[in-house]
Amino acid sequence: MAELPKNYDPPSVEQKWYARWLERGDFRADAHSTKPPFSIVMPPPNITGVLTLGHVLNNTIQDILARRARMSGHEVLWLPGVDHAGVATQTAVEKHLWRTEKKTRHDLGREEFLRRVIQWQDKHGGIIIEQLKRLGSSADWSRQRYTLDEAYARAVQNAFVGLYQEGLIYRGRRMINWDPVALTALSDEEVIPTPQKSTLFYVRYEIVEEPGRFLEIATTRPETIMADTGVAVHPKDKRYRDLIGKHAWRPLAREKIPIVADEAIDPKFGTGVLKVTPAHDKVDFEIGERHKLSIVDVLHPDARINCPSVPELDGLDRFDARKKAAEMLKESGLLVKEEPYENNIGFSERAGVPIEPRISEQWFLRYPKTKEALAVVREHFIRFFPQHWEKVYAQWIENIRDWCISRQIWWGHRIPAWYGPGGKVAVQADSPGEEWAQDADTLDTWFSSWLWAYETMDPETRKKFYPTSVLVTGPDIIFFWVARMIMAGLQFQPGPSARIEDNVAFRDVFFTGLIRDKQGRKMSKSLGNSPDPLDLISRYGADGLRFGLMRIAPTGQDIRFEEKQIEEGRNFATKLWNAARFRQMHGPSSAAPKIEAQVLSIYSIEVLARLNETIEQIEQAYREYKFNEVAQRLYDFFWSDYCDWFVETAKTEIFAEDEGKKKSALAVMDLVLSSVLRSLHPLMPHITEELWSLLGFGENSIQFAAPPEVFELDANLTSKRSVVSIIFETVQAGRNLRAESKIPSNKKVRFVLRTPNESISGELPTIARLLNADELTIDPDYKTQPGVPVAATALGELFLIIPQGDKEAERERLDKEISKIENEIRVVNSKLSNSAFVEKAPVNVVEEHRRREIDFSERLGQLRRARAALD
RNA sequence: GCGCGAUUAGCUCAGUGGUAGAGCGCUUGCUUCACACGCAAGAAGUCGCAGGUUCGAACCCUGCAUCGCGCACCA
Repeated sequence: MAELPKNYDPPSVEQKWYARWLERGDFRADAHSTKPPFSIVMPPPNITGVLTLGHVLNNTIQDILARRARMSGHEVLWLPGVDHAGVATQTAVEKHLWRTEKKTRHDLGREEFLRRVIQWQDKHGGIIIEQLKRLGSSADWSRQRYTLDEAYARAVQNAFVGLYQEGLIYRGRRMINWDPVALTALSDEEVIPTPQKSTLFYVRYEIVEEPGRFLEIATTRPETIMADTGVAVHPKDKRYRDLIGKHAWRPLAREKIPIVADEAIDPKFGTGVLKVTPAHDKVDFEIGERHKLSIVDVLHPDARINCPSVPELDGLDRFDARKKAAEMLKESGLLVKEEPYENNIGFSERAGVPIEPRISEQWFLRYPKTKEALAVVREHFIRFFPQHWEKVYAQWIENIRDWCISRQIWWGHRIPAWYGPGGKVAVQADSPGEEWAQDADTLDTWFSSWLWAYETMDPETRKKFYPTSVLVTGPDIIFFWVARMIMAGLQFQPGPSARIEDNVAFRDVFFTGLIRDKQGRKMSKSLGNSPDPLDLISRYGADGLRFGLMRIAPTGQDIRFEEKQIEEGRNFATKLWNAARFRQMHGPSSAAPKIEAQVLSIYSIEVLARLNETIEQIEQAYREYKFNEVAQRLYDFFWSDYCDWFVETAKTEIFAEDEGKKKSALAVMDLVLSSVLRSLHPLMPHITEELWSLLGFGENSIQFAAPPEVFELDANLTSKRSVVSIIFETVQAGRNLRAESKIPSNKKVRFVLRTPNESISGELPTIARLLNADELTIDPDYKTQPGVPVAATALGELFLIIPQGDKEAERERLDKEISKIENEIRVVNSKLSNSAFVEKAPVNVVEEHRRREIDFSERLGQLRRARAALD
């Protein structure tokens, strides 16, 4: 066996093992397997995207779940894929086209443009998949899917046709969210309300029937005045009641418009009068419908003013027109005042510009199975982790409105609707004939992704693996994707039976946190605050990155990213490496170490007991998807309990002559290392596989090794644990004496333990080792010299023998110790003298306090005697 | 306006009725035969504020404040 190098070198090890895993087909899911199924569909990253920390977080968690399931004997399907990402991809290609050729997509035409997108996709697509492999992702790449795969595209069209036939999809002229840059309709979810500093303009509208009388109207959009087709007040507003039914002069593009009364008006806002612009505002549109107001559209699709009758404004951009309109009103004396005002404006998620409410002919989906979708979550057929997302989900579904699914972009699934001669419409996948023209629009990307949980599977696979076990995703797409997938499952029923539980898409949903930067800002390309995961992998190793991230990923909260934390992950990997190296230096390990209870040292019992606790704790944490706790428990156990304490104590036996004891200590090390490697494997797959192989823990890959089990310890053994904790406390007290007495850590010293109790004499060599003492003796009658540092411990008084103690320093130190312990005694006493506490608190709590009181009093006595000796 | 979450050591976060925890950072000592990506010791917190419940509250309840998120409004 070659000796391990001092530092773990991730790149070579990671690449070596990943290649082997792929070669052996370890990630392949067998639909015919008799093992119980475990399945996850990967949230498909955008085809032209690059790996972000969000992907790393997400996919690390999925990989952990997949690897854990594999170890526990499941047939695992982790199904990967990519999304064509309609608007995002098209925008990226359009930008590139403009930069390189100064051309728009219209210059190229639909066919040529789509050819360019595919070129782009072939060049940039798949990069992200390669990046996911660098992370160690154990997805079944042989089943990789794409939302534009032929079969998938066909399924999307069939879904559309089916919903149309059911009357759930319809085409209509409605108020929609219009993106004036991407030039397409958007769904409500793609609109981000954003607070804006704007101006409230107070404009005067003259009453037609009463010349000289004016209505004052507050508006933030004077550039749409030409589209006003009415003025509205609240029916109960006394100020204006007499004007209802009369008319006002529209101040720009002068025209008579009716004054109507509508409940939607808030009398307290502005002047209590609203200019009604049905073509450019959702609420106004509804008011207009109620009062049969006409609709005048004064905006071009790109949000320039379309109003030839007002040439000063015609053709201007909406924001320029706003200023200009205000100027014009001011000149004609109709602008009363302007005041600064903060309101919420809907911005396009993609283009980052304010959307325009606009009336337009679009395709809509009346969401199917909303009641059922609500019920499956409420009744926990699908469980959300953390649970509080249930409320957010419910709130959305309860207020759901029809989904605008058509997009005026070219990249995506073409809408399967055909327009034939004589205005005939046919909704079907294939063309009805030569004279029929297909709808020019494409479908919202999410209308294809919502089938992802099952249309990615062939019938055989679906039979074995659907419904999927768990979905891991960010809460930012709970509406976009999670909710819609739940509905799709219930609507299309791809499961083995019609029962709800067979069609729920997934049993659990785990929502990760969002990764933010140190300042708490969302990671974004434009801020440049998103570190490159590949760079992190190359510097800290994939395992270091994974472990570091898991340790700081709290459940249900956003994550503040600091590179330091990844560094800790790397450090932990090195620690693991070196602990294994230490074991390897003392002979070959055993895959099935023989542990004989009679030979176990008390430290072995302690570390095995702690291991058992840790195994149980991480099992529990996994059940609740608390990955940070899994990582933290393993970190604490391995670093502190195993390395700092057990290994250090075991050195006594390893370096001594007694072969039996030595063997026992090494066997315990093997057991712990083997368990820890298996526990860590889902989190750190590469290094654990490498060490598993180097230490010879198994012929086979650790990937399919059984999860660690607890090592049974009977009560007779575990009763020894209290001695261990007393010894460790004593060691810490002794080390503290050294440090306080300014003895360098590397200098050997002498300790004397004054106690009548000889029973721990067998442990003296180990305690001495931990204290870095060249001599530690028990002397029940030890006579101290004034100034010799002493610590009161549960084992007795521990003296640090230094030739000439500093009396003054020791006096000070003891005073500090005494007041500390007096304080603790006071706390305990106040509790014990409280009769209510003694009567009502649980017995074990009271007993614990009693024990503490006795122990503290004893130590106080020791300290006081030592103090008195100094005077 | 409604709802959700957060508020604990300088920083990032655990802890969810019984003596305040970790990592990083800081101070001190150490290249001691696995590991300086390390070892050892230490300093550091009236657990956002105010009430209440309880023998006992960081933890449960109520209110408030601040920050973040979602929904609604947004003339």
